[in-house]
Amino acid sequence: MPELPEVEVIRRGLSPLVCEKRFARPKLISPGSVRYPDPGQFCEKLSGRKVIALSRCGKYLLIELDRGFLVVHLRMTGRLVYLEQGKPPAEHLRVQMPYTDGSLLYFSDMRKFGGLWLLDSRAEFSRTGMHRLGPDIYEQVSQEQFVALMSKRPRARLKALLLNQHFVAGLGNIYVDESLFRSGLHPCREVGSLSPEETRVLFRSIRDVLEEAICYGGSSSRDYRDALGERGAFQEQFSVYGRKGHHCSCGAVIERIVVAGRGTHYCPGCQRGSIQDSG
DNA sequence: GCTTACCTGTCG
DNA sequence: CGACAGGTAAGC
Repeated sequence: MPELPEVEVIRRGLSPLVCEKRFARPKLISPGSVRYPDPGQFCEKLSGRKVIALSRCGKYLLIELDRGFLVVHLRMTGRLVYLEQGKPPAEHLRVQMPYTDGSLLYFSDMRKFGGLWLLDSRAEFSRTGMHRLGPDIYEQVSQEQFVALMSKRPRARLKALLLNQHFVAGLGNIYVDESLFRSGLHPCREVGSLSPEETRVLFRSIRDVLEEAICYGGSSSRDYRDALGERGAFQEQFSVYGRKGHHCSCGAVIERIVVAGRGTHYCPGCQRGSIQDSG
């Protein structure tokens, strides 16, 4: 589910609600959702820790504690929800993390792909795979750096490379499709076939799409909810994602193909230039 | 590269 | 019933 904008919206919403609070003893409803350390140590170590700050790296949310970090990845259907009082919905509830003041942070996840890690230090990020993450596309890459990074991977296909979190971190299926539409680039283009100007336009499109999506509170085409359980609204702004068979403003009909193993939506009128198109 | 696997649900 | 779903690692 969540890509960079959704995690950022959760971070911004949650930050003022939980900073300075202290965790009480958590309750693991599905112990498998805790990836590290083992369930006993997780509960023991999180108990009594105070929240210092929330940050984000790509699609990871980092909750900095007075000792260590609680790291969250929502994968497809994970949710991190804050409740001032009351009980969380029972369905798909995986981990309850109460604060000492009676409020509650909980992790729910229908498909159980998401997870939590409790790390002693930044040096432990190898536990999450985060140490191999590329730079955050929203915070850590300039236009010129992006052009330089792209020039090193001329043989890659555009969509596959942008989805690769080791290349740049934060983009997922929705925002890659929307960014490629805005830049007029076919998802199957070889990176090396882009002019420097096309690459700069792509970078601008990615930044604009992410910025707008954050302003709209993220995309809730299906499961996504923010930390207060609210839906985002950016799905109403989609140009191509999930719009197979609809007409683009250019008059052409949006197509769905499979690229890099993912459903890929594009406008054959606006997005030209792939090898496949040239015939 | 591509496919499979991890899970559970929705939609046609 | 099969296809598909916002992600990612692992195995040819």
